[in-house]
Amino acid sequence: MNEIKEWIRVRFAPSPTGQLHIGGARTALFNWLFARHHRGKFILRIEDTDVERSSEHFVRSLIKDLRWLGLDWDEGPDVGGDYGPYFQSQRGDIYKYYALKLLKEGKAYFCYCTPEELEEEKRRMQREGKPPKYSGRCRNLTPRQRRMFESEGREPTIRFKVPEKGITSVKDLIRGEVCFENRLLGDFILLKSNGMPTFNFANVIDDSLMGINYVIRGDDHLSNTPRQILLYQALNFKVPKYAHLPMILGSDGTKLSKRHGATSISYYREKGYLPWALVNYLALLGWSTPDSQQLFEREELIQKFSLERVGKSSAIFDPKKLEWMNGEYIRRSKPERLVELLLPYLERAGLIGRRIDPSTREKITRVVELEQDRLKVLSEFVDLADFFFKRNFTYDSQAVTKILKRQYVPSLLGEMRKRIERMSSFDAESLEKMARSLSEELSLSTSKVFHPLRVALTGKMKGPGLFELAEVLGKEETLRRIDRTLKKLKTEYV
RNA sequence: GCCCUCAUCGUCUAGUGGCUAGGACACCGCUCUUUCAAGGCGGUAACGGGGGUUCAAUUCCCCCUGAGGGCGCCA
Repeated sequence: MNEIKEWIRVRFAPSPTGQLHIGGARTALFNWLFARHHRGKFILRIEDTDVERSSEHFVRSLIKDLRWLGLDWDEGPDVGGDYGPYFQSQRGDIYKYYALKLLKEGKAYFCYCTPEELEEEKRRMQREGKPPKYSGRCRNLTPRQRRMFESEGREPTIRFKVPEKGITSVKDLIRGEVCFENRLLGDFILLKSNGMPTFNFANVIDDSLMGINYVIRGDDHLSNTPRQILLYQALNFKVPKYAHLPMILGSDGTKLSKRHGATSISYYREKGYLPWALVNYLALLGWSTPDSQQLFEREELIQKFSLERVGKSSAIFDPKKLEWMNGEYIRRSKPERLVELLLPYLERAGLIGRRIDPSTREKITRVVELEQDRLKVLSEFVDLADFFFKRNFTYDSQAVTKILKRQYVPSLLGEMRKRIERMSSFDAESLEKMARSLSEELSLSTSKVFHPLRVALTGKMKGPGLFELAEVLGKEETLRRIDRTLKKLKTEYV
């Protein structure tokens, strides 16, 4: 009745040791969708406790990629919030406080083992066919032993005492109840010898203190979960609800990695994928609607998303389907919008200048209208449409041998040139009329007439509507290109 | 080695104790067309194996197999 509604708070907690990749983006997306669906809060937290590998550069790159995808957060490093700081590297005192607390309560202890000793111990256990977990030999050191180790200059870690008996069960929203035997877990480290917290510890402290009540993350964290639950219990914190998402795999069925080619989000941005196409595709990796709907508007996806409909089995990332979806969104885009997105590609290819005048913009828009159906990825536009912008485009060699080198072509192009010159209005319709009547007069099939003109104007055998593209080129340029082709035929291909 | 998870077309998936097992990508035809796309129409293609339970299992249970993940002073 008077139950206070608990607001849903979820987070995405990447470590800045690399670029945002497909898997991370999918995790971020599901958290974001869940938060937006329930009108809860989506929090970004940077887990930069690995001093060796973390870098500020990756923090910026992560933020940039998430923003680009349109996944906005309510609290985080750049936007602030009431539960900060949102960098783990700035929360050192908090972790120390709780580690000490556990120490005082006898739930944790100093461990003086060196990495080398631990490595050796692990190898031995594996040789003996035992589970490679920490033996717990520092669990019950006498004060004298402690002093001895310290006088040797050993920097201790703090380990958590895992109960030797009992079972810890994870009630997962996607997988149901999953049980783990505590005795197989082994005492794990809370604070490294350099004073930094480990993932399991910092994660639990921060999630608790930040009020995270749903933990949505990759399947690869499922086996960490019992350790974390044990920590929540030792600290008297409320255990959050868990949802472990199925993994995304590469085409060979192994964990998605660099080996599978492009995995970073920035790659897809640069290649010319639309952010929403990527989001829409990622949403379908592990989640579906009862009718297997494929395309979603933003609000529609938020409204329809639910954890109940997340599947259990891992999914293979299929670049082909992503490409199809991108083409789908490109076709649905307004040409004017596409022009904005395409300008940087044209500029980089040296096809247009840094600043363009209204008439150039108008021309580009018309070109986009003609090429839109063929575009799957923005970067392809350059190859598809460069001839519109290049006066001296090259002729496709196939096109030359198959089309241009035919006997009748020079006289045909000559005749066309004459007729085009005489035309009072130069538009697609009249051009087509002219070309069709010419084919009739000469008793040549339309393709025998159209193809040479296409190659003369574009250098290619395929492309958008011939007459439409000629109209965009304009009368003067069309004539010039015919002349250029004629000249080429005379000088080079005799 | 030990622990955990998963299993429907090539891929993403829907689905049910009885269905012609549905959709999407990819692929292959046909169609439209000057070409390439896009579009329209159609097609090939799946319940991993073995035991149960049941009148009936792709669906429920067990085993096997296969695949993935974890077993760090990485996250």
